[in-house]
Amino acid sequence: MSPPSLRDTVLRAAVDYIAEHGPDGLSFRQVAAAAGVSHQAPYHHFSDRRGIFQAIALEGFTMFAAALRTAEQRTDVDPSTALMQGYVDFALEHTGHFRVMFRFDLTHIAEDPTLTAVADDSFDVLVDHVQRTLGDSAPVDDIRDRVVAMWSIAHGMATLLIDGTLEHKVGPVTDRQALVRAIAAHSGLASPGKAQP
Amino acid sequence: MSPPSLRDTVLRAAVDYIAEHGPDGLSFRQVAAAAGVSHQAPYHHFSDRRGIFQAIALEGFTMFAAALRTAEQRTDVDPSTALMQGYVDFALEHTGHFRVMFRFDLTHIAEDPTLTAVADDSFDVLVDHVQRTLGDSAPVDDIRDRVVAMWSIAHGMATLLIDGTLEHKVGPVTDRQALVRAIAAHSGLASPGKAQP
DNA sequence: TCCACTTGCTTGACACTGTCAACCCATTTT
DNA sequence: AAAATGGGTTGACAGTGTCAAGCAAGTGGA
Repeated sequence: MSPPSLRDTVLRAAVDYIAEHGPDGLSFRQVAAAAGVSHQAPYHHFSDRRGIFQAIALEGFTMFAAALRTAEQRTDVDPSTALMQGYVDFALEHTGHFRVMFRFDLTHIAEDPTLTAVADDSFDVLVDHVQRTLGDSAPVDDIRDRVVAMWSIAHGMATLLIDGTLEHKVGPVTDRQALVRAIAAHSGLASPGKAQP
Repeated sequence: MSPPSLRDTVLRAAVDYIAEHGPDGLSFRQVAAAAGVSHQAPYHHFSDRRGIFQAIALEGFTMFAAALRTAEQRTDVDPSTALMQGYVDFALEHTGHFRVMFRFDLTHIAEDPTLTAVADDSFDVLVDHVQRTLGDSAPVDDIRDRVVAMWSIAHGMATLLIDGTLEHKVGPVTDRQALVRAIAAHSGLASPGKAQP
């Protein structure tokens, strides 16, 4: 079993740092020092400081798509709720990745087609789900609206929870799953025609 | 009429910069240079680099609360929709402020009670609205859920729109108002009992 | 009138950052 | 054996935030 490569060491350290302190204070030289290596060594594995974020986003979106697909398969809640729960859970469980994934100013996603591809893949999980939920005959506008609604609510909750804003305002959230379920039910976004327990 | 103070000059320049490039690249020294003043001059008006963000957030939340209250008064749509439209509109029209307001890592909001106060004030607009919508006898959990739902959806749409993420995925948004209205209607968050035109 | 004090700004220095450049040394390829 | 490559090194550079000291103009009180 080979020792972790410097690339991995740096990546893990960066993700951990970001989860705790956010991406902005992350210092190339600091992660190098933390890995016990010269300040230029990481340049052999990342083109840039941005290269680190790029790699984290790539890893993040890959896990994200998988997490969403898994969540959708659950049977204890309706699939739409499960999907939104999966979205929010991922954000809270992989905060280090999530914080980077949607910060396009950090990643310059436009210049990296493979990153665009995995990001699109995540998005497709949602679109496919809505298409299946509403049926093939549904007008495209309805599909778009439901996609945007589900996405906005999941993304909004995720960001508000990560920053602690939501808890600061409405008090501690003891049962995240239940909260998402309630919001989904309340906003009429739970999959129609499938009763909840 | 007195010439704009250095404080104002710096603040305007910073807001404009942030609206276009985001808060992270903002350089204390650069805004000083842009104002034609030495690199230390702004320190007389802001304690820190963070002090600039703090001031922007304060200004932002003040305008935000006012904008939300105004939006709620509109009569051409139901108040809940109007409120969410107001939220999203503010984010798009005052991007420079909005980008800072919810970046608590930039502002260290906890240490500034007046900032906390104006932020709370904005939030109260939403809570009061929901309380009025659901009536005094509504269970607190229902109120909380509706608040979180409306807030998440508005905040999610705002952030996704600002970053261009949403348009990148679902195509250009020609009529923002209509989109928000559709999402509100679709997610069952339009104020009950008030027909839309 | 003189003097202490504040306000708004300046210059100078410091440690730290990202990045360019050159070099070094194993290992692999030819 | 020679050349190329992968993974690391040290050194330098401009740009950053911030501390420290100083300087000029205006203010209030004696």
